[in-house]
Amino acid sequence: MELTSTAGRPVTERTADMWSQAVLRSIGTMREHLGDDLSLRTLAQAAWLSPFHFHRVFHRLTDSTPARFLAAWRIAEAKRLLAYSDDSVTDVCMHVGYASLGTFTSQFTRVVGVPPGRFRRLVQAYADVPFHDIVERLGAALAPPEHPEVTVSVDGGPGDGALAVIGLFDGAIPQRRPAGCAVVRTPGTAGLVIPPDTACQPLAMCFERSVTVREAVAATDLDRCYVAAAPGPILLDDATSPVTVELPLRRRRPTDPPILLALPLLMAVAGADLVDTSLAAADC
DNA sequence: AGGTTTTCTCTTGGTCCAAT
DNA sequence: ATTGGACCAAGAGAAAACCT
Repeated sequence: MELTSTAGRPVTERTADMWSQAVLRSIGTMREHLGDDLSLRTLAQAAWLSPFHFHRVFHRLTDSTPARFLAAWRIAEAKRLLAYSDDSVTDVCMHVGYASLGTFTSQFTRVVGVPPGRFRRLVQAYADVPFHDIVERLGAALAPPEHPEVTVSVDGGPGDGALAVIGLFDGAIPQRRPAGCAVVRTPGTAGLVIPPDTACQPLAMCFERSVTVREAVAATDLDRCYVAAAPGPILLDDATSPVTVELPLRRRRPTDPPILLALPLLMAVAGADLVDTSLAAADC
């Protein structure tokens, strides 16, 4: 990705490197001090930039804003704690930096798809099942659209015919319910439909076959997780559809936002007592 | 008892534009 | 390349009621 200044001009290699270092420092601060007060000002100080400039640099490098990135990491860490520890939901809430259990629960439910307590029961029930199997069940449950508007081509990743989940999200962070989703065996293509007047950014994720459900939902192992993101949102134009999008899978990087949605798990176990059937019957 | 949902208020973040 | 002001939107926190 070529970085540009606020005036739209490409920045020098030295400036780009300085920005990368600054953003990596701030992300390190986020991950090490999730439970602390991490305002924009604090993170900017960690990056050695003014809050204003830090915000812009961060957005250019991560395609997300500092606040959203931090919120995503807090929820991601909460998922990890819920999956691996016996701490109460209240303890987990406090540990990841929320002072209000109400805010934590509503945020968690909004981006992950289920409340924290139900998420824990769900992960515990399927903890050691290969995540690949869950994705396979999801793929079998999804019928390809008759008239796809977007064709997504996925390649790369761990190879060996691994299954990738593709979602149409409202930004660069895979959270909240996607406007559409599909499962594809890599390398391969899938057709998707975009709801009217909706800007969707196609994102894909793929795990190595050895990854279990518990490891996948915690998503802390960068080496065994592959992701791909379209350069930006797709807005359908009647004159040019259908649109083709290439999604080359690569290993996750520290600057990538965490994967928050547990939708593959929720969808694939639809019908199980642990899953709210109205949620499991999501329209994707 | 612990967890979830809802509602309201206030703070902070995000964005645009202009200046240095 | 970097900074700052202004305005608006989104998010956080608190509290209470309800649920499991």
